[in-house]
Amino acid sequence: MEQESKELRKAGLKVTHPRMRILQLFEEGGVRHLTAEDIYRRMLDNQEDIGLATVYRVLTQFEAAGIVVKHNFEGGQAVYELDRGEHHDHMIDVDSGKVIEFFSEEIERLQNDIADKHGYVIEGHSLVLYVRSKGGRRG
Amino acid sequence: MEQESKELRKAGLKVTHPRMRILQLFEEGGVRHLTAEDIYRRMLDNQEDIGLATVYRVLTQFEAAGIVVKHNFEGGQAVYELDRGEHHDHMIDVDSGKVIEFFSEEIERLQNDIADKHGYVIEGHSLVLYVRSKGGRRG
DNA sequence: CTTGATGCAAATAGTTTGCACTATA
DNA sequence: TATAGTGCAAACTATTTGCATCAAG
Repeated sequence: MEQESKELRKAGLKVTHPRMRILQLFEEGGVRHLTAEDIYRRMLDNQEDIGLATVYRVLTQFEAAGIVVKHNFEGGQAVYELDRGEHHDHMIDVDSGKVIEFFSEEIERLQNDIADKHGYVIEGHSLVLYVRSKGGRRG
Repeated sequence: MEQESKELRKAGLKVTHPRMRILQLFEEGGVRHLTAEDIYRRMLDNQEDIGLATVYRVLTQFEAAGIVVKHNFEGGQAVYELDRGEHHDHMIDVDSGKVIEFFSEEIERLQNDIADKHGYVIEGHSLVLYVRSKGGRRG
């Protein structure tokens, strides 16, 4: 509560009900990767009267403020997660939809080398592995 | 012409005017990465009476047939390119929109290692570097 | 000639925006 | 209490689909 309002103020955002609720949802640690719809539904379930448009607006502001990171995985909806500072990439289990995070210093280095070799500097990157469990496809 | 109709038939697709025109556009080698809109506009410019819905349908069929690969880069529109068999990843110049292709065996290997270590097998992956020219941002 | 393919318009999905109203600083 | 924030509905963008018509085999 204290923590969250401080974070919002630090980002230059008024401490409003929707912003607090959404930030808390991310910080309470349950699920890490949420779509706007996910958040909207959870707000509804919690009797919070927050509109979907507000969810989108808040997420956009959070992203701009570096509170949250947006990912455009396959499947239409954008996915948001708290920005914990430590960059990582994602693996998505195509059967269950589960999102696994990983980080490879070597891959990061290789990416930089490649960009450099072409005369570029990396501004951002997106690496997503769509995977399937070795055990067996269904469950 | 011969080449294209053979390719369509091989994919089990009737050799129709829209399909031929779109396939030819990809094979004539000018631009490699095209959105549905890009294709639709070029058809209009060439006095071809092909609807946007048809462009989408043909692209979907081409993708299913492995004639074309679809990429979901940032920026809304999906981008399609001819499937030349040789897998590669992409670098996008954020200033000019230019798409540069690259391939790194090492990155591919590392990706497989990582997936493997987590008990998964890679079904597909997407790696895009958003880059900026070292020379200077504008031009 | 038969059925898959097409063009058009309407439908959809995800997200954004205009506007009158509400709540924070 | 002034202004940024909100909810709602309408707008928008990218893509898909229904349907009557057309054309490839």
